[in-house]
Amino acid sequence: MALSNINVVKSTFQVFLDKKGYRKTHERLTILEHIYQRDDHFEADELYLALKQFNYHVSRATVYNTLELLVEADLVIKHQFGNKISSRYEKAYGRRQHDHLVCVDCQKVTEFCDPRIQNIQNMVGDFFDCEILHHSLTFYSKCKQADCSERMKTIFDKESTEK
Amino acid sequence: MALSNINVVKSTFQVFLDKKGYRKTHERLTILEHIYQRDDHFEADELYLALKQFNYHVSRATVYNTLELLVEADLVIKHQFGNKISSRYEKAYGRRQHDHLVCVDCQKVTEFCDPRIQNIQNMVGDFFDCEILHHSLTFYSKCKQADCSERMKTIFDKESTEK
DNA sequence: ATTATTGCAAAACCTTTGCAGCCTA
DNA sequence: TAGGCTGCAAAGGTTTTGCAATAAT
Repeated sequence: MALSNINVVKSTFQVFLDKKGYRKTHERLTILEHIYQRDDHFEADELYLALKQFNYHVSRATVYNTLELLVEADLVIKHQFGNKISSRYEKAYGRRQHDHLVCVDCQKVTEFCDPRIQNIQNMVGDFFDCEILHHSLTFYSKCKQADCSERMKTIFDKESTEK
Repeated sequence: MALSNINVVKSTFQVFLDKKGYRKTHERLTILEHIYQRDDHFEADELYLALKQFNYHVSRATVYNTLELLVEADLVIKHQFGNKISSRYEKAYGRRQHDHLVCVDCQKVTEFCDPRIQNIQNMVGDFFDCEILHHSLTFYSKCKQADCSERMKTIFDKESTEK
């Protein structure tokens, strides 16, 4: 992501905070900056730990609070990819609409685009006479990576019980 | 649902249990019967409480365990409709493929069918050279019902703070 | 100076697990 | 009779909340 984008995003967030009467704290801006440096679909706790590794300590409460604000500001998208997978987040600004393919074993997330989903969304909204705010489309498959972690884990489990 | 369907479903489950070497307990069969008498998208705890109302006491552990078995047997589908909504379940046998429209306020679930989703699924599977096992498509909207519970709640909250 | 925000830990929430006793096979 | 299954309660993981201290306005 270009540096200029980070600045646009930061000022967007500041304007949002102003408009809502929320305060511009270091924690909030730093968390936003960090999120826009990553390119994955991360969990709240992963973000908390990553910040700690950068020697920037914030509490979990602040991480969760800030993520909620960023979702409200449309700068971050929150996903629920499955029953046993905790919530995932990704940056939203400057990214085109896309959906996700998730491996049921290792939970690897792949993005794809298909404009037909928008058509379906419009038709369903018309049919039920309601305005659809957003959608969630996820395909679940077994991924073919050699290092699919669940496959590794299965092998490991077998070995460890073969004592 | 026709009575004959219930019998088909019960024997399907029994065959499944046999094949897996699991036991046919009263609890499991009774839970299955109850699920096929409902037509909604229910939570595990709602099921637990409904059974209690019918004077059939089972523990939550058994409810969760049985739901998992029924999902494994393809007799029940498990959904995760949003971050703050706990898992929902619905019967699967004898039902055509469909997806869901969920109200972001009252969480009312409406079903819809669109064959184009299957086309998208096939194309994405081909593109990434993987077999897609299943999908989840959910549209989120504000429902227009007069009794949308969240709308009621908002009104109530206003009243209760206007003391 | 005010009061929103933070950090911490405790609580809440849904779901899973451990174990003694029960019931299916 | 053997051991899978149940009920109960306790533990688990993720997210939220209460409160005193801190910092933004």
